[in-house]
Amino acid sequence: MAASNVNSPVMQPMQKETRKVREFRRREQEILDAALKLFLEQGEDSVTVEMIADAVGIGKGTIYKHFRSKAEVYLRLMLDYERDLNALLHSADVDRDREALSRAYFEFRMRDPQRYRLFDRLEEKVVKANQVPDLVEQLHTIRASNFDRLTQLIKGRIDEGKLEDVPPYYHYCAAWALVHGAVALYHSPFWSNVLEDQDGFFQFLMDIGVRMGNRRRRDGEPSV
Amino acid sequence: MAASNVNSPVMQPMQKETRKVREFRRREQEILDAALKLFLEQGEDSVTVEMIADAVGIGKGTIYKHFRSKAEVYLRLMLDYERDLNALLHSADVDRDREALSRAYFEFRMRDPQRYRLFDRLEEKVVKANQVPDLVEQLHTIRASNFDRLTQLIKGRIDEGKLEDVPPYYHYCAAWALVHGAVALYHSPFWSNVLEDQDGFFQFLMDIGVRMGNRRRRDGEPSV
Amino acid sequence: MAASNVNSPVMQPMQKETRKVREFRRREQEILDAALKLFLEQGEDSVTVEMIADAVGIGKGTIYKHFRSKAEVYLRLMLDYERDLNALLHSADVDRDREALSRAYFEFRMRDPQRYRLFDRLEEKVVKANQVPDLVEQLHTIRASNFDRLTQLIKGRIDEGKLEDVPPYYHYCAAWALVHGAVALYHSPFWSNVLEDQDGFFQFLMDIGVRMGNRRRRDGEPSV
Amino acid sequence: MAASNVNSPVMQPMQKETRKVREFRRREQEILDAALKLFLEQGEDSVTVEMIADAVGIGKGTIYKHFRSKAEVYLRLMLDYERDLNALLHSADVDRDREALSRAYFEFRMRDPQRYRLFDRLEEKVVKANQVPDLVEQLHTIRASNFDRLTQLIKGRIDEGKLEDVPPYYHYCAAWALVHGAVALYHSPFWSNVLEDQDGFFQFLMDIGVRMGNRRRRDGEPSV
DNA sequence: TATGAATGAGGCTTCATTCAT
DNA sequence: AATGAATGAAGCCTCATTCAT
Repeated sequence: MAASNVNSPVMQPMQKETRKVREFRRREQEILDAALKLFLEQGEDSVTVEMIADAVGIGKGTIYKHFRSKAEVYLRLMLDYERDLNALLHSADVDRDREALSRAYFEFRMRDPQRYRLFDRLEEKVVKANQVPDLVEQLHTIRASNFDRLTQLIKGRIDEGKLEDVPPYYHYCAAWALVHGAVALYHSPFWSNVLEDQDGFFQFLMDIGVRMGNRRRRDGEPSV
Repeated sequence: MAASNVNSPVMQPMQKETRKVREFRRREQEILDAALKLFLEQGEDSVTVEMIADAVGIGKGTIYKHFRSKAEVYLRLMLDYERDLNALLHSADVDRDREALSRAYFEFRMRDPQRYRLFDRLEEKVVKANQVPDLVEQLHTIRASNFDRLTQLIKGRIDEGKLEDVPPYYHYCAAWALVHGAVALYHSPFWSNVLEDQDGFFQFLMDIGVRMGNRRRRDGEPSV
Repeated sequence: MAASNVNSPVMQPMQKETRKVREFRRREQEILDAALKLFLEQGEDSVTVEMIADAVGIGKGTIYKHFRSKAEVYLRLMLDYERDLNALLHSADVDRDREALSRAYFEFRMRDPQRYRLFDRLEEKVVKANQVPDLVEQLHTIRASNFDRLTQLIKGRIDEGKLEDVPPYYHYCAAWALVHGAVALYHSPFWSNVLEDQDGFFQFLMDIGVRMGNRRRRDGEPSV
Repeated sequence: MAASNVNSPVMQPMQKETRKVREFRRREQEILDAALKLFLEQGEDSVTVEMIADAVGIGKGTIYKHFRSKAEVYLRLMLDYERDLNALLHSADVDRDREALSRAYFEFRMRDPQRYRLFDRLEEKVVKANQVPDLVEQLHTIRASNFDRLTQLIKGRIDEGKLEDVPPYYHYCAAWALVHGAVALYHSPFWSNVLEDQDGFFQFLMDIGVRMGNRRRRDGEPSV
């Protein structure tokens, strides 16, 4: 009986509903993708809601069926980013794959530098104007979770004697700072001109990133 | 008696002119100061030209006697900053006071982190919209001069064997990146919550900054 | 029954769309009409976009859904005029109704003299400021087409021996000049006072207009 | 005694005053010249009072020592023009040099076509806004005087049998209209392109102007 | 649900005119 | 008399958001 109902007229509405919901979600993603693309290309201030709608091929009003305001679009983009990071950090056993996880984190963070810069700007704007406070809180919750996970990670490496024994967030924040700065550097219209040998430089920077929190060898202690 | 003529009625026009010019300049500075203050407090987008005028206690139109557009106000703030840095870097003999200069530079750069972040944002905005290109060029010229000076500085320290022998701008850019990231960190509404022990952390970061480009000791070589 | 489906619910969306579009166009015309009226009454410089909106009973922003700028409103008015003339000139067979067409042209051109003067002023303003160059080009294209048509007309009358055998545009331009001048005269606050007997004068002028390009009779040749 | 006073200290102020007045007048003329030049080149709306002051090399405020408003500058330019015409028309004995005077008038009117167009525009603007009504009245007074003079002139030619016997202002206004139209034609960005053979055309037009009010020859009457 | 026309607050900028020096 | 800094009304235009269909 259950099986026969699958295609029965009675079920159709529900099926349709489901399909509709799926459609709806897909559209939402399209909006977010288009918005991100446009924000990155032209700066969020010169991108109007209408431009986003046009890029997706829908009406302006439809966007407001998905998001309460433009600021909510901002926040949804940031949330998705932070959630992806969250998924990544919880995708492996922190005790086993400490090394791999560390590397994966850096990779994630450094992929698409401009995007991170954008989010940084957006956050400041949104927080300053006190918009969509509920989503801001959500964002910070996820970020706190990610932070905890990274703290675990670092604690482990300290216990192994790999990292200097300071509060774990020291290491994390220092790494964050270096990465963030590197991203800004990479993107700055002035500095990118200065950096003739980009690959060499980023290698150098990566090197620093790896070493920077290491426990300092005492004299006579062999290097690794 | 001749000297007393300086204040004679005949000289007055010249004096007046000078006073007027002085007044004018002072007002310009007042505008810049008020603008910077407001930009930092509320974000440049929510600060209107009228708000700046009100803060100074002048009419809206007066601002346009000093600056051609709001974007020009942005750039003048950035130029002043870069010029101050320029003055600093050329205030000492680079061969004698290498150490002091290095320290002074870092201090300058880390003083008032929010300001630097603001400028960073402003530059992106202005460059993207291709506004006031003449002043943008000026800005880059001064920055290039500063860059050269710092390159000299670093070269000296490499020659002394203090820093690793890579292209000087590697060191500079790495330092820039770290500082920039630290500034962003300090300012981020989320991270500043996480950093319970700010002083300790920044000490740690400074430490990294100082060590990060150091020539690596070979095994057996005593630490300094 | 199939035909009755035209009004079935299924078709409604299409119908609605059409009605919306119709409404939109009507509103556009309302804006243009109101703008023209106000421009003529008060001079284009003292008419603000807001005044036009108020006259139509709509919001300021709505006007910018129809026209990109105030200058575009100017040009749309001029284009409509030139297009009307175009329609007129192509409404009849130039070889058959040469006489009627000639007269129709003059009538069209002299109807509402102030309007023409306004357009003349607007064109100078818009061209000088190099605004909406695409529409300016369109305007000139239509005008060129009208010009060609009139050239044909005149050529015919020269061939008939009715008009003096000079390049056709001589006749056209001379007529244009006379009409234009008459319009200016009619409108000038000073001259309109001087002209006590307006009807008599315009009769006289029309007479000149009709005769002015005529082939000159040689001595002994009978008048028509 | 009178002679010795000429250079006496007592007289000096008066002399100086006189020179000052002369200077003052010269400056006024400079302002008017510069204003006219700029109005013609850029259109009166894009010319600011400051631009005029800069062109003369004086301060903006000084212009307001000479003219009560920008509109007054407009009117002074127009008055000067009309006064020059007045001087011309009264420079000769109307009964003797009727022919020469006629020609001189046309020449004057057609010299610098753009200027006339400018004045035409300015008059409409000023009258519509009801600015400086005293000067507007003056302008109309002078124009009326000129009109009377021309009426005399035409009357004479009618009496000679040279012109058709209609109210004299018919002839005058018709001539005015033709000239005005020719001027507009000459200046229009579109028409000036159309007129390949400008000299030929203006010859043709002049011809019309000369003939247009002529008494029509009756059949058999020899042409002149 | 999707649409897009309509809105209107509010931003930036201009410029004729004033007035203290 | 000459100046030019200061003014502020007023214009044009943008765009996030609403809402009737």
